Amino acid sequence: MKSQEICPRFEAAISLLGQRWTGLIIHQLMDEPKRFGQLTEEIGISGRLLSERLKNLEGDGLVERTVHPETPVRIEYSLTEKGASLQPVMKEIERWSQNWIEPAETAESTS
Amino acid sequence: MKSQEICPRFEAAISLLGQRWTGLIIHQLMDEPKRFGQLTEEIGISGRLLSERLKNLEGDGLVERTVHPETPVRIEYSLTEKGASLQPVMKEIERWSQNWIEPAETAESTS
DNA sequence: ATAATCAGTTACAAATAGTAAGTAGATGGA
DNA sequence: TCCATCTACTTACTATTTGTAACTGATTAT
Repeated sequence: MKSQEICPRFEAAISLLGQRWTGLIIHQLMDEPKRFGQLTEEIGISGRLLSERLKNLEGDGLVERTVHPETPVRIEYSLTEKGASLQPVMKEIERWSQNWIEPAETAESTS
Repeated sequence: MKSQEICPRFEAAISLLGQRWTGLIIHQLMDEPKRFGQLTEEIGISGRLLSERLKNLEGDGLVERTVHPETPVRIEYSLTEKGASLQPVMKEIERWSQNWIEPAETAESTS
């Protein structure tokens, strides 16, 4: 008997969000464009990985990179329409976490 | 100036879902309890990782393990209330993937 | 005895992530 | 002119996580 197949689109979406940092990056870009340094500080990700993730997200059409040729150079990352359309997903994760994550399950409570 | 902090509960939720396989496992358990072998087949995960993930999910209170002492032994994994409450999140991911993932972005289109 | 079934576990190789130092391009000061 | 500064990355290296495939243990049918 054939086993229940998983919808390939859902799988693709999960393989985006189910990768470390990706969800947080999208979440941090939800409200406003941000700069590279800003993202590393807020998220606590290394430059190496942030750079890699942003390239992937750009490649997937979720994030847009804008160069402002000021001095020193300013580069802003923002969500495309496709990226911004993840807002309901983010909102549901937020809602769930408010209802079901106890303070004790939190990273900072580990310290 | 202090940078925008990320809500620790949201971070905890994302560190659950933002781990490989976890989202898929929860998704596959959404409709009905399933057995170990069934999950490996449907998801395409190895026994080593499935075992590890299920232990974590049990530890986080999302999944419940039930032993049926038949022969051969049958063990069922099901979602707890906490796990099942992720349904709206899953539904939103599904919705998003239907609207925004093109067939070309799909894993099977790579073959 | 032997084999079969299920639910894992083990040992090891391959891929990915984390860390810290370094590079590049533009400008401004000594 | 030379050095320092500011961002936005890269590079080299180590540590952790993942993937693969073979193996174990308990139970029962042949």
